Amino acid sequence: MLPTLIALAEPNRYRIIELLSKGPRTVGQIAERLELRQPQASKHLRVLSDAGLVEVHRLAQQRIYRLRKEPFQAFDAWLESYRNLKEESYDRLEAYLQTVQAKEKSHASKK
Amino acid sequence: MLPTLIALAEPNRYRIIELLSKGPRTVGQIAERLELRQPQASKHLRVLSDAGLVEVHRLAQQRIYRLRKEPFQAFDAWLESYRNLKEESYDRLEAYLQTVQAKEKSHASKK
DNA sequence: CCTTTATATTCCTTGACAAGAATATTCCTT
DNA sequence: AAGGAATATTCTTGTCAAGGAATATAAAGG
Repeated sequence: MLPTLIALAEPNRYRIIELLSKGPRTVGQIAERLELRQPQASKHLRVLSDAGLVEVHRLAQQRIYRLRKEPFQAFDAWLESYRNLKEESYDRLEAYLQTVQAKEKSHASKK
Repeated sequence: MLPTLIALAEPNRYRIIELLSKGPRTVGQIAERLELRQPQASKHLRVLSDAGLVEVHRLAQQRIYRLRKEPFQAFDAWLESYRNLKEESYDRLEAYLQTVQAKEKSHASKK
């Protein structure tokens, strides 16, 4: 998940992903639409590709980029852990925190 | 969405979020569990707080941090745009790309 | 082949930001 | 009030990555 997040957490790459969500595009189209210089577009696309967020297809001299589904599915799965965040009131937390503390101690793993 | 991504896209902050998904923790607990120095823990927590990912509650000298739900709900909503990625076969893309190209031209906005 | 079109890569510079160390702040206890 | 515990802030330094400019590679057409 982290690698995906890191790849996404850059304004221009984020914009590229948004654009590609509307459908595949060539490098030239991406650069033009987002007003990026071609080399920067290519470089960002490489990062996205390395992170597995997009895939390429060659068509003559053009390279068609499009989103891959898997990373977004993984994202969705990752969100599961955050869908049931409890909103316990804070006055009960003191005791809870002590419990946590105790567990940590007993686990007492690393140095 | 970008600010959230940026806040998350750092290894230690990501770990903090994972830890907090199990329940609220004090700064000390977080630092100990993740083997971070206290100041770095505080600094990361500030970034997460500024991004709206966590909220704080004071209990004596302690600060209890916990996840906020909203950012994750927003995340979920954002994913909607990526849940129905079409897997059109590439041989039909050429024509499609030209269509896109044409639209861009007609929109012909900036400079 | 040579030229043009489309894209990728390399090198360089600069800015942002994370860690470390030291210090400040806050609040409890006695 | 003083000391100690928990957390926050400041300052400095080193690293990394994004952008710019130039160049390289790939493919098509004449």
